[in-house]
Amino acid sequence: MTKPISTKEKLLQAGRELFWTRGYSNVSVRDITGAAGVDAALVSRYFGGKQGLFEATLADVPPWDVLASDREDLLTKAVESFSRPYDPETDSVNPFMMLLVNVIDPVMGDSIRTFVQQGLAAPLADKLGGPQAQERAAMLLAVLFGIALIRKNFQVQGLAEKSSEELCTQIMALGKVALQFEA
Amino acid sequence: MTKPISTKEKLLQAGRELFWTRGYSNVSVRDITGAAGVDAALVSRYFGGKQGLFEATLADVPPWDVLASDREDLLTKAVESFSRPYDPETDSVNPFMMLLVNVIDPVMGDSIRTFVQQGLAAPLADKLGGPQAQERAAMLLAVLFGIALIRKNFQVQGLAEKSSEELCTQIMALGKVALQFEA
DNA sequence: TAAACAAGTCAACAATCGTTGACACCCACC
DNA sequence: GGTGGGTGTCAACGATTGTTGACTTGTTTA
Repeated sequence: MTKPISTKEKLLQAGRELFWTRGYSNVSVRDITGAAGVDAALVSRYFGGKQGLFEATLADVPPWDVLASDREDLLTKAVESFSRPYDPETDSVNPFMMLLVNVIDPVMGDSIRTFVQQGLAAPLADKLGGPQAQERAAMLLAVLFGIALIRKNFQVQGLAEKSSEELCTQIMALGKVALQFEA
Repeated sequence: MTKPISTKEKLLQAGRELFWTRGYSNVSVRDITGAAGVDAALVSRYFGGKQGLFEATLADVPPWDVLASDREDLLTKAVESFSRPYDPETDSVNPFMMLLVNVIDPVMGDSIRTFVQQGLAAPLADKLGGPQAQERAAMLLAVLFGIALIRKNFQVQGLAEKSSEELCTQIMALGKVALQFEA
């Protein structure tokens, strides 16, 4: 019943899984082709190289659904989106985690930075509107990324072991303050 | 007048500078010895290898001074400490940035995690005391690390171009909420 | 049937990585 | 004078990296 997966798609899936969790420079082409069960030369054939495969995994990330939601429940949805994939159908890894992991990378860091600036911060500021929209948007992202960092990367007790539902109200309180920027 | 710097100290300085800003796996031994102006073999001689040099840069980080301050101005000092080195005399790079950059690393990530858990989160929770000290400590760290991440790594407009003084009151407001965790 | 084309396999490449051992140098100490 | 330990230099090692080109295979097209 399940239709056969093309080699190109296999590489994309394995690339997402590994690049997004370990970081671009910490994953070799042979790691990916090994996981996908195909030959190492096919990355260069289909994507022009390792870099091309990574950019392909970046390109098919759907836009942040929070940017299309109502202004009222924006905060609720923003908080929730940081604990689940963009698109639960295709993304096995939360794309925000991918941004956290790859922003350090010496090769791909710049791409990640512009992705966050132009794909998250700027449109979020547009949607917020009002005075100091940029600052408030950045503050909200700081809270959301910070909590994700402490939970998933640093694995600090007190947050790491708690479910997203348990933390929701507390994160919402922080988010509200973040959106009340005053110069 | 300035007394000569030993080769071991040269390596430590170059190691701090490069490891702490680019990340352990993104820096080669030859990068460091090139910056220090010494031979590449001396890293293995003096520190037993690349890993030993990194751990040496970790070992001489002085304890977080916030943990020794009064409870009243704890928040003020915590906020300030994230925008300056631990020890301005010796640390050219902010050690919190070092933690952000290296927690991703496949080799050194575990060391960084335990450093944060046992060297920052746990003693901070002890100092805070009271109900849910762990949760409140973790939340405060999340706010501080999140803002540092948005400013320095993602370089999001709205926060990145602002000075620490401009942001102090806003970060303090977030910190206060973070310390008021309610289950 | 023959030609054309896509798909996949395999070996090998140049470059870079961390590390090692042999060697030379110098200064203190018996 | 000789001797040993600390210090630095150099070449080379095996491993891993991303990438390439030649080759075989299988299907489609003229």
